Amino acid sequence: MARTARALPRAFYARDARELAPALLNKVLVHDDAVTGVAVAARIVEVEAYCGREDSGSHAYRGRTTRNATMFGPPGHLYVYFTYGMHWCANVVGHVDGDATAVLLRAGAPLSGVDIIRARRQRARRDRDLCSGPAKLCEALGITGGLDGIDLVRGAVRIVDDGVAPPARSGVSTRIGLATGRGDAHPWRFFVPGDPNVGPGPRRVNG
DNA sequence: GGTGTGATCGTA
DNA sequence: ACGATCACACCA
Repeated sequence: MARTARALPRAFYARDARELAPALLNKVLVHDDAVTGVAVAARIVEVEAYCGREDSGSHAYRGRTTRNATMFGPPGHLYVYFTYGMHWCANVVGHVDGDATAVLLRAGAPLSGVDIIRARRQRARRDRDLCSGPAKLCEALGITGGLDGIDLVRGAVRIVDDGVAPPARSGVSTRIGLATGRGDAHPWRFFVPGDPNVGPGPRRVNG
């Protein structure tokens, strides 16, 4: 990774999730793995905004629970949850303490520690599927529930800016995997247009 | 490219 | 009962 890479400051996260989400595109998610001692990293290429109590698609819609407590905390921390009985997914907590807005990290482009990523994602037949979904990204980077609540500004999992700007024009679509009427109509999915690591769903701005 | 289905279990 | 999912089978 470039020597100029620096962790995003707390203030970066303290804004509306619909603004934070596209700003996270092309930033780098890093996990300093304690076991291997290797920094495993992926460039963020697909995200979704979840808007707290106003958003029927959000885990925070019905208020604070044991599972979603991290979302109700301060910005710049990682909300990790377990779903479908087998998968972990990770979100960046945004806006101010208590608003419970968050950005789901949906896909990434493998950047470093790729040999470790391949070992963890042996079911991926093509490289473009190593991190092309929220649970795949977590599996690739070794992110599990033990990391729920970790501080992204200075923790073992962090998000850094290595100088690559977000796309001048982000791809936008409705969010993936929501039941009809559960916030599925909101255009709050953002992606790097044309990137092969973007998961199922629109990958280009024009069809 | 697309659709359909089983896996597997914590949460509400 | 239902998921902010994945991988595989199958069809096109």
